[in-house]
Amino acid sequence: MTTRWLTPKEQRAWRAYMAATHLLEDAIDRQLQQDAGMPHLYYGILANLSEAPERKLRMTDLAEKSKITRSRLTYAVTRLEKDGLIRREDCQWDKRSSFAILTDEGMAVLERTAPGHVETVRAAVFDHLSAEQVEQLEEISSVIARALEGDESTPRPTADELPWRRRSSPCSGS
Amino acid sequence: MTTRWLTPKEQRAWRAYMAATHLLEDAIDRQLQQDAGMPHLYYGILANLSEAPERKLRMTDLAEKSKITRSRLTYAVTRLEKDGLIRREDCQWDKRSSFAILTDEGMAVLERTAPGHVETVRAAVFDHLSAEQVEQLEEISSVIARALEGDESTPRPTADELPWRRRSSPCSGS
DNA sequence: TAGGTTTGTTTCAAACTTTAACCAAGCGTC
DNA sequence: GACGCTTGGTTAAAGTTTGAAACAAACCTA
Repeated sequence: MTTRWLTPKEQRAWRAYMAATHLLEDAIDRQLQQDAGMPHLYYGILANLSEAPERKLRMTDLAEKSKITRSRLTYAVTRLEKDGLIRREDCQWDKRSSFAILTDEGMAVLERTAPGHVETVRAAVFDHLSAEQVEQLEEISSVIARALEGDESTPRPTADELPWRRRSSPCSGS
Repeated sequence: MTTRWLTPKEQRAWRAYMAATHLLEDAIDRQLQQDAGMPHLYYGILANLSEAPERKLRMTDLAEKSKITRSRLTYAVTRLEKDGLIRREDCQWDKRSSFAILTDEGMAVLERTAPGHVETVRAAVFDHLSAEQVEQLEEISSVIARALEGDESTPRPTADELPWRRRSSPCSGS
């Protein structure tokens, strides 16, 4: 089959999208590095933990929520543990598992830095979008995410990395 | 001033957007690593070169086009040079400058892998969007990019890294 | 319940990014 | 024409990410 190249319109959209995501991620990383001493990804890990019951999640679940590989998470948690923002705890029920838990200090850092982060996102994105555009952005993003999550044609690192592999943790929750 | 938190709608949009960009970048990286043996960024560097007159660009200009730091580019070009896809050449007029030039082999790699790349982008994005949504995406992305490019409140690494610092190269072109 | 498989996590090496110097060449000026 | 500032590019060290093992616990199943 001959290649279905992008139309000029699609190309413009694609380039604009690439530029925007690139600049945005850079800006957020800079802001968080400055104010919280960590990159966006690490901030997201803390944020994910903060929303979990007991601020506590199995490594695998946390990796899934943060949409990163487990190995990357291991490194990140090790670092954040050194900083005192997270601590680990073994799982009683499943000896293979271990929890990552947001410490009080971690929560404090999050609370202290959240306003600045939100302000950055607002200034970069939502202050410039109409209500309709916010909805459009959600719709478009959801479609793309769904397409990628449900797609197995693109080979993933390992089978258990797949986002649609929804399993409740054997020993999560209180 | 009290923090202007995100509304639920904005939050949904933000999360969807983050998930989409993350999954998308991952998928593209995997596909290109598989088929072209390099990450998206490196592919982009080659692509930028391929569009330049004589497939040739000063390092600084290439960094600017690729929206990365010069140091990052130095590393990337060194790697791509090892692979034989790029070669360097000194600038006659300005002894400080050096060019990065896409070799024939580099061009061949690009031509061989472009269809697969486009197909990935299509399958992940444009196959699922209506014509209106493509326009919306471009509009939204452009707004965000413009906001970030014109914004100096977020401190950048160094002044000469700023995207709006448009200068024509002293010795570019033929 | 022994054997093989799956699951949860970590480890390791190689690749990549960042940050802060560093160096040399141009530029301005006194 | 020497001083200082800017520009183009690289380097070095520390930090991060990746991808492929390695490992141990849990789960089959015959």
